[in-house]
Amino acid sequence: MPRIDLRPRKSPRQARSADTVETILAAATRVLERESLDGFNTNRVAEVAGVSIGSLYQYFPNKSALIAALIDRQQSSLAQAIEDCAAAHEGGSLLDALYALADLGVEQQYRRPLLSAALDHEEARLPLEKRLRESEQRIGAAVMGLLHRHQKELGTSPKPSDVQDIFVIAKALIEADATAGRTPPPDLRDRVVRALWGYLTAKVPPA
Amino acid sequence: MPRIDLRPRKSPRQARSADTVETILAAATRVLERESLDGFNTNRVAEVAGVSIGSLYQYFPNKSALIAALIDRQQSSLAQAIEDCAAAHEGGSLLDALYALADLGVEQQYRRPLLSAALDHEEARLPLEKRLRESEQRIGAAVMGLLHRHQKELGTSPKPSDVQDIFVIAKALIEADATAGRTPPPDLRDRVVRALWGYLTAKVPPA
DNA sequence: TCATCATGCGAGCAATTGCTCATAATGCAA
DNA sequence: TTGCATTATGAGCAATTGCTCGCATGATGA
Repeated sequence: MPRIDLRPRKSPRQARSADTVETILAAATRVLERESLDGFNTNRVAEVAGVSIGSLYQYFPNKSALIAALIDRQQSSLAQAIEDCAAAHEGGSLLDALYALADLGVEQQYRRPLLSAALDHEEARLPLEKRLRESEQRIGAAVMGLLHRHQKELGTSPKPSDVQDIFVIAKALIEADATAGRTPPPDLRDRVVRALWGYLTAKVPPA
Repeated sequence: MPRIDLRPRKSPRQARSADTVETILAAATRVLERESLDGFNTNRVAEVAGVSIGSLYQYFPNKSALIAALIDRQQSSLAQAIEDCAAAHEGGSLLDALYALADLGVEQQYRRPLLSAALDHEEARLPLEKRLRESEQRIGAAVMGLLHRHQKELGTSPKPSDVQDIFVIAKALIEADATAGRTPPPDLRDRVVRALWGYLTAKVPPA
């Protein structure tokens, strides 16, 4: 199994090359968003960016590295949004926070459905970097903090698997709808919260 | 957008050709299971099957049709299993049925994790056939019947979106673990049931 | 036995695509 | 201005891969 180097090939030293990198990433986003993973090839990205293929390979050692950079950006931005959201509901009720998180997820996935789906898929396939794990850590910590603050309400102290699970549940519910239609159904938000709240407060009868 | 014909090119008329088709499908399963969607190409499948590439294309008009056939099989078998499971718990408690369904899903996804993941991915991408929709119908009907029989226990009459949602939730939770490790964590089953039970019985406080 | 149809074969075409490298253009510092 | 480092270019190579087509082989029924 060949290890794939995902690190950037070189760092831009002049302003114009920083622009080039920016242009390439924007083009990559556009291509992935419109044509999904089929039709996403480095030649096409370079063409859409209005940049030569050689320039692309000056900053990204291979195709995977380009995708990894996109994932990195998306994950960081999501982590930031979740942290902000958790902070904004610092004193409020757990339910309000869950609604806010659900809205956030819906907005994120519906903005660019194909992009989200494609990045999810690649994320599972690529050898992840530290930085990505870092975003996951941040998200986990933020949600864990939220649950911890409402321990009494929930009856038990939150486990790491709880955080993982509600993340997976929310993502799956939203993605299932997002790949089906252009705009979110009006009840999606409620169904997501119902799933999360249900999972967190479930009292499964003992056998 | 080019329509892809997924119908089989011809039906086997002699026993030996039925064998060939069988061999090809088995090989396709093996390849998909071991190498995921990368490394899954028609030449490789033919090679593993010990059959010429020409023979493959006598029965499957294109690569997508081959994958569609695999999806068809998998879905039919899942539908059958779920129907059997629902029938077996005809008179029992809802909780028992949920546990059984969770076990079924865990077993299915852990048997061939890469295959499951790959087929899921392709299923979203391909223009689905009637027969596939039919399997989905069967699954939906079986679960709907189950929920309907426990209406009192649940308090409300089940909606189609309930069926859809618990299916999505279970699948996502199991898949998340299945792509991570070789054997299911001991608590996976309980977490799945907790999610399903929680969703079905959730009482979200009103604003 | 022979004619006909079904099945099996695999070399290789055409298209795609990740990526290199020799070269040119541009910015910067002295 | 000069010289060096940085950045940009794009023709094209090498590898992959979906798929065709002309032909060989096997079965079947008369």
